[in-house]
Amino acid sequence: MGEHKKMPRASVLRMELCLELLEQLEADGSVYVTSRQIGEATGVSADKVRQDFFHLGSEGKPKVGYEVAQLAELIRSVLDLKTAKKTCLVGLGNLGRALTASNIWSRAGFELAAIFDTDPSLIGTTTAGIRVRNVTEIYGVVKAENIIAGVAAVPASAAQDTADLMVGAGIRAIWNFAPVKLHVPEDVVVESQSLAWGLITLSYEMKNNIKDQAPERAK
Amino acid sequence: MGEHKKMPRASVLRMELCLELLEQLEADGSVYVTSRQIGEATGVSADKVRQDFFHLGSEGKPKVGYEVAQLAELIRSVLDLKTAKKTCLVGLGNLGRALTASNIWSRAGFELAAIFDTDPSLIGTTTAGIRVRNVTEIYGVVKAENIIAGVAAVPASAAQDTADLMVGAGIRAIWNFAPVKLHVPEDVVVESQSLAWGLITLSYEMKNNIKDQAPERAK
DNA sequence: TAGATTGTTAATCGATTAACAATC
DNA sequence: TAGATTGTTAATCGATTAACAATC
Repeated sequence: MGEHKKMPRASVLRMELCLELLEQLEADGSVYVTSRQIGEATGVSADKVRQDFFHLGSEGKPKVGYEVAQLAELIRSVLDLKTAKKTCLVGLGNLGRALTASNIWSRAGFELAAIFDTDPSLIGTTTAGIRVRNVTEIYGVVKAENIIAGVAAVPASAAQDTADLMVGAGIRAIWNFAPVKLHVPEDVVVESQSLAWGLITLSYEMKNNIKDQAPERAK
Repeated sequence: MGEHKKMPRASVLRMELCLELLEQLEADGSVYVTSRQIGEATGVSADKVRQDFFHLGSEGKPKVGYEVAQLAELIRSVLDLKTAKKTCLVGLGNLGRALTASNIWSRAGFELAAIFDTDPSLIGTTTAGIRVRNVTEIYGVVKAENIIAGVAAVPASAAQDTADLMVGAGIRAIWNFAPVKLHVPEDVVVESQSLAWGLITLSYEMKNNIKDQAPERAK
């Protein structure tokens, strides 16, 4: 048992994959799982799985493995998924609409509490049970509703302005989908995840994959 | 000048941010840009920028910087964005629809050539000028149209089956949005990018941000 | 020339991998 | 006990940071 200080970013990603698996196992009624089984299912070496759990403060039993429900709970706790976090979305384009319809929010403890846009034809309409407001109202709404996180699903050209509005309103965490670096005060957290990045990465990998065939030999 | 062998994953991400900036500068009519300017705009140290360009085989001029258009072209070439890549989408849910409406495809050299789903009410309809087909037709269509890449925008429970269908049809690269590890032959490239991951990462960062205030001192 | 910026090597840092003693 | 699996330390690897000579 060790108390974790700060997980590497890559480790957080692995924890998400792992949690997804654990929830499946929970649903299937499994009670224990070993690091090797987790590794095989998530495409990670068993060594790394144990190393990750070590940082988390693991609770496995030699020869038996980890208790599925307990481990899932530990991960949820470390990732802070159970703390309620009120959130607003700015930008109800195609991506924004997909996000509002998604079921990812509650699983991570987020609650979508407000939606903003600048398009007059959208303002006043209702999406996912939430009335779309003019982005100029963001300050008042964020304060009144105690919103602490914001999603920026706007074009790259509008991303920094949107971030400034959010920060001005007191938002402490921004999930940004524009492929730009946002400049914010250092006490504001930004998580950027542009869709284009995945596609471009795929392009690069496709080009390099052919060469990897001969030289590299997977064990 | 050095010939690059294989860029680290993080470097690919930086190159995308950089390319986005360079295209803005191109539009603004800038001719040269320095590593320091790029660093400031993309939130990366100038040292790292130069190190990245070194791996790419840079072509900057001391005291002047890098030629914007030339550098942009180099990055597009290294990321292979100019090679045409025919692509199919499986899963026309909210995310799938957002992807079809997106403008990211052509910029990275991808062409969306086919859409598949299993929902009878969707099959036969048209989205983004493409007729939605039953996923059972994937083999024939991929062969006939010479499709080499596939996007899996399906629920986690269907992701592996979808990947198997794609691989069976001869697809060599998969952009996966389900939060699961796909098991594919080693000559098939998978790029996974679940939306939930970003949100969960944000949750973790929010929790840890408060503690980081005092101890860490940004320069 | 003096100054600024690049190209490239070296040093540092952190993450991954390997190893193995402890445990059930 | 023997065997399997964990917890934890050590070794390796790769990426980041720092430094600085070369260049315009």
